[in-house]
Amino acid sequence: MGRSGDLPRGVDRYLVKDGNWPDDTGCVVLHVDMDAFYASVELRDRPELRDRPVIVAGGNRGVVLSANYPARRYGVRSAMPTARARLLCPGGLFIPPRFSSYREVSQGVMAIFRDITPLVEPLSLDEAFLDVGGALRRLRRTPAQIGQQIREQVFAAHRVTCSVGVAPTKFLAKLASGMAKPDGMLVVPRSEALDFLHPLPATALWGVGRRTAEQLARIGLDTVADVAAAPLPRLRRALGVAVADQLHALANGRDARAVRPEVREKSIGAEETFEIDQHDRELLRRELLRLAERTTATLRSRRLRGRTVSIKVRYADFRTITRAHTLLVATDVTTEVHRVACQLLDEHVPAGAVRLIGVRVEQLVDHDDAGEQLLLDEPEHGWRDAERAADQARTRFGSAAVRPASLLAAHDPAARRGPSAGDDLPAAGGPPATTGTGGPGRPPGGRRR
DNA sequence: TCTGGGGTCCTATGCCGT
DNA sequence: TCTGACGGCATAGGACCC
Repeated sequence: MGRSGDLPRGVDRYLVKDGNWPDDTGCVVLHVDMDAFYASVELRDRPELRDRPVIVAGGNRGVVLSANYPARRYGVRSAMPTARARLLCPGGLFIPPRFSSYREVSQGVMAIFRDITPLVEPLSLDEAFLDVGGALRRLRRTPAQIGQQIREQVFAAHRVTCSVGVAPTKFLAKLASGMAKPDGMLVVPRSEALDFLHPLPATALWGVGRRTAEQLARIGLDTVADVAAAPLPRLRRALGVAVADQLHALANGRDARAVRPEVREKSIGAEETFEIDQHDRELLRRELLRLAERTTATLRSRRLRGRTVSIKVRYADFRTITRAHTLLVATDVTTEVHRVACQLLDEHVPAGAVRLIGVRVEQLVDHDDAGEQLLLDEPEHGWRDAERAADQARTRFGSAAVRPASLLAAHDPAARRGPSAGDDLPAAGGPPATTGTGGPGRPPGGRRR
């Protein structure tokens, strides 16, 4: 979203300036967004770099995760390929991400929010919605005053700035915080929601990316006002019912979504892009083990299990396929997830140069609700107990403390080595049958387009 | 320009049981 | 017994978000 430097016309009257702001009555939703978060955390620890362009980015084939404002002046943006950022800003300082630091700061910031209201819905490490409706009387403050208080407390405690949107709905609050950046606050009065919204480009609507914007432009809809005024049947024909209905509602200022403090994950996974495209199936299977290990460790730490195991393969030409298989019983066991992942790879993924591979577990259930179906689940117990012990060891001694044997000689994802006995492990501990709910005669991934 | 890694949601389609 | 309609589930892929 835009910054205060290039705000849409007329919007600056909603910005908080010199301690003044528009009427914030009923604007109980706050969206707090950290400014250039990863880069800000890096600069906090190295303040001498503050005026230099600083870019937090992944490896050679990665993208920009965060860029400070001096770097943005060169046209560097997040999600831009690192290679392009280097061309645009050859003098920039490129730093690999340190997620543990960002997570630590994030936890501190979220704790500040939760001191103000229990209704905090984190969206990612660097942003959250707050519903301050219940806190107004207790704190004897208006929503905008609470927003100011948050900005001051976050900076005092963590030396990073954030921007705040104050509005009657989530969507408006999120738009507002984006326009308040950097280090600002913007209030959208309840009575002026449509005045604020309608002049904006249609891409300001939540859910309108490049493709949808193209579709909208094709039927002559360029602004939020255009979408709001469009006949719903026409919109539905162009975009499908669900998307059309949502955009139409948002464009007309309707957004009934509440701030939900506890949103349960629907899937958990891990994926990795190789430095060099890989053909070697043995190596791919080993990588699947590493990813299955990461995925199930997360599942176990959150006391979840999942029934559907899916793998994702992206070829060198960026064509991406996914293949999935549903188990009879939900699992959080590495060897089981790895066995299914390998089966999917072997039986449903054509050979080729592979750029990225991933593992994901879906249809999650709580550990306690997973149903200990003794007969089917029994063979897993040995593995699960061993993996829990390994989780504990990793918690105490670090992630490298305990590794599957087949990964010991293969820390580098692009490393090559001969076949390993470790790759046969999964079959030993898996459940007796691998039939999905689709039935025996129905191979997973049977459907192709 | 050459595209990460973590996710969510929606749609189309095939299969199965009724 | 065969067949078609239909709903529900599983799967694959696309678009989107941060």
